[in-house]
Amino acid sequence: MRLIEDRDSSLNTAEISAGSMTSTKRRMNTAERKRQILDRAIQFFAQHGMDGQLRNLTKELGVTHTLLYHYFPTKDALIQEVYKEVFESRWKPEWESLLDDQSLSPEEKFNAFYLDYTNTVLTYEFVRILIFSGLSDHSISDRFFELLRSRLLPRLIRETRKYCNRSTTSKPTQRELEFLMGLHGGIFYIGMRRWIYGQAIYAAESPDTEQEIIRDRVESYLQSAKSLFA
Amino acid sequence: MRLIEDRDSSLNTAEISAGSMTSTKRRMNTAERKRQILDRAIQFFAQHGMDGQLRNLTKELGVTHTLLYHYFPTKDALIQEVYKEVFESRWKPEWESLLDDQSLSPEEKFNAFYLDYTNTVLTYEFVRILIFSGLSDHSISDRFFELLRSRLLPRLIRETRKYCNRSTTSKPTQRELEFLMGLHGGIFYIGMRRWIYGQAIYAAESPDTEQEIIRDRVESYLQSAKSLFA
DNA sequence: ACCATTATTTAACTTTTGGTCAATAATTCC
DNA sequence: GGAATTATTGACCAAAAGTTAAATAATGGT
Repeated sequence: MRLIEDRDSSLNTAEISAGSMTSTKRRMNTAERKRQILDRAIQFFAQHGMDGQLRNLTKELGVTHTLLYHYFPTKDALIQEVYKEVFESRWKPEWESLLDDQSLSPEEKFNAFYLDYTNTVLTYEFVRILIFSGLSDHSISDRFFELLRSRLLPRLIRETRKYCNRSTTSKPTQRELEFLMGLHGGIFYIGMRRWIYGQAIYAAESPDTEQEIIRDRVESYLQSAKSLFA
Repeated sequence: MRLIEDRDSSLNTAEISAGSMTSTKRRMNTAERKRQILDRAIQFFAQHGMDGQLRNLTKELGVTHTLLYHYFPTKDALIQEVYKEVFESRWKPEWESLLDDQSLSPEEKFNAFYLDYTNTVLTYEFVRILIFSGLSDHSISDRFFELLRSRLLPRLIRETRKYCNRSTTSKPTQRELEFLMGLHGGIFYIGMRRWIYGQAIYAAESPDTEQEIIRDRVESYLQSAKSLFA
């Protein structure tokens, strides 16, 4: 009953494109195929978790699962590359320069940063894979938080202090950091609701609803920082 | 090599209590054992996810994995009971009466509510199982959010408006709700950091650090609501 | 003390799943 | 056009993991 592997979807993506595309090639070159597998793996593992079965992953690609072993020595090796791809390739160094930009006000920086952060980090793949990895092994999600902790939080605290006309020399206090984490966590929670709990927050609405929401929260954060840390 | 199931831990918990306790019973009555299994299952699945193996779960109990089938028809049935136990039995109706209490100010209510909410909901088992279930199947976590949405959010919005001296008759706007979700998500994020990412936020510190953090955020939320929705 | 009950184990079955390896077929090079 | 290369597959393995059924042994009632 299961002796023969079903490979029904062998001619799904290609075949149709009669003349224009690269088309109908049954055999891809190494780099191209590896890229294709990795991309699909990110999507696949984000959906099913790292316990997802290789046979199901390759079925989506129209190949047998054994082909994976031609490109990755083991399932875990593939997963490690997925982690690397998702966590490291999405970090934008521009965030740091944005927050260091002398020509912008703290408020402008916060808004610009969190708007972009939301769009690049709070994606389906990122949020879910971050959480999947956190649930099973801190060591992976730690790498991301380390970036956050060392590159972003100090700058955000500094801008907060500038907004409050306070000295930016001393080390951030725990209370300041926790107050900032309130803002940060509240924004991350948007991604949680959307990609973990499947809630359709302001989906069909105007696209700048999100911008309004973030503006509200940023303004609230900065305004309150002023009175809390006076 | 693995033909014989290792049952080394057969005499771990009992045996020592020589005379005083119920002690050394190898055979438990149905209700007691079922309760014991369920409790352990909650802890176990919270740690390993619903993919955790029954053989490992029962090993912790010092029984063979087949004993489970004497109490639960299938693994999924056990998991369903775990869900029910965690999500439904932890909901406190007192929250609603607290928020309806006429003798408390909005600020007092917010603080009291979120402090208690944090302690009862933001536990290891709850946070992880909620997220495990959300990652695999929305229908389960939906049940919890439905409680939140219908029982708590309207009351919290009402108290927010009272704090701002606004009319509490009209339906909450999306903007109001989203601003509240900023506070709520920021607080839930405390549990995320602690139980998903394994961060030791103010662990060894004074126990009222958490209280201070929540107070800061609640005050910030209410204060800002005043100026945002004026 | 004996019998009926039932909690618990033993052994076995089945499906799932990561992984191996030799065979096949498409591509490239000369 | 043929040989060498290599992308891809098919058959298979072994261990993991849910499930079942019969055997065993502790318990409770009379």
